[in-house]
Amino acid sequence: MPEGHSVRRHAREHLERFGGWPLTVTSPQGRFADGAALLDGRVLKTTDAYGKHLFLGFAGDLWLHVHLGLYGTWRFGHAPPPPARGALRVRMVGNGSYADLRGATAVEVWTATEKTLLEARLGPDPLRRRPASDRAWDRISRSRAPIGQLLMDQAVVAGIGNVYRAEVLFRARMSPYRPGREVTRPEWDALWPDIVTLMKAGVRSGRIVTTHPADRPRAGRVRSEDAQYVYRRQGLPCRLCGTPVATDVLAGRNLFWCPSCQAD
DNA sequence: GCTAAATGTTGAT
DNA sequence: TCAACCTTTAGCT
Repeated sequence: MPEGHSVRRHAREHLERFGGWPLTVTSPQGRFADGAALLDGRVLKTTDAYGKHLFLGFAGDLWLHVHLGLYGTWRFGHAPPPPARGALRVRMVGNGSYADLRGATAVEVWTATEKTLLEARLGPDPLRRRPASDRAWDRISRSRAPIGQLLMDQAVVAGIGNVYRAEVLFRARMSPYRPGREVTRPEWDALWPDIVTLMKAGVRSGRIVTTHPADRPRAGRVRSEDAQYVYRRQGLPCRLCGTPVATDVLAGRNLFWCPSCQAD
């Protein structure tokens, strides 16, 4: 769920359902009681997404900052909401809709200044209007760290997660172990637009589909098991060359790649 | 119906 | 390096 494309969808959905309306904000679980009291009754003015961070802008220059982490989920529906149960961190109700937030890593009320500070320490977000991709290139081209680690670093590129990391490198036929400084400028000039294209497609469809139609075993609607080249396909034959997909742990996360197509 | 693993990050050790 | 967060889903029975 929560790579950058999902967060962008969440921002849009909040704006569509709640934009311009006062919201009832509660924390049935209690862990966000103070923040909920601060926001309760305020009008949602705008929403924003930066990398994997979601911002809901309320009247009075208060921003609800949410990072879902690994487990966090939003659930939307028509009001009235069902009875609250379990660890329901935040419930917002207004304009005939509700939104429930569970399991998030970060939920806090921020000022515009705090929001700006966070954005300053994130790398360019491929989904924003004019991402400064050269800032990412500067970091990558000067680093000895493997490209598979750099792409996951939110200070290098904001919004890429484990699925896009694996898939983007496969599509570039680039080894995840290649040091950043050994990535050439032409390679980067092809890699970045591919990241943008794939993530924008993810925003549109709500899922991560990276395979070309010709590389899928069947035509028609894309099945989940056909949607990716290497992510979680360890041991299965590479869709292009048949070599078993390899797995390892890099940057603390499971990595998947084809040792033949992505030899170096 | 159960179990294991997961798209992520922070903070303690 | 590891635990915590504590939901959802895939895969198996």
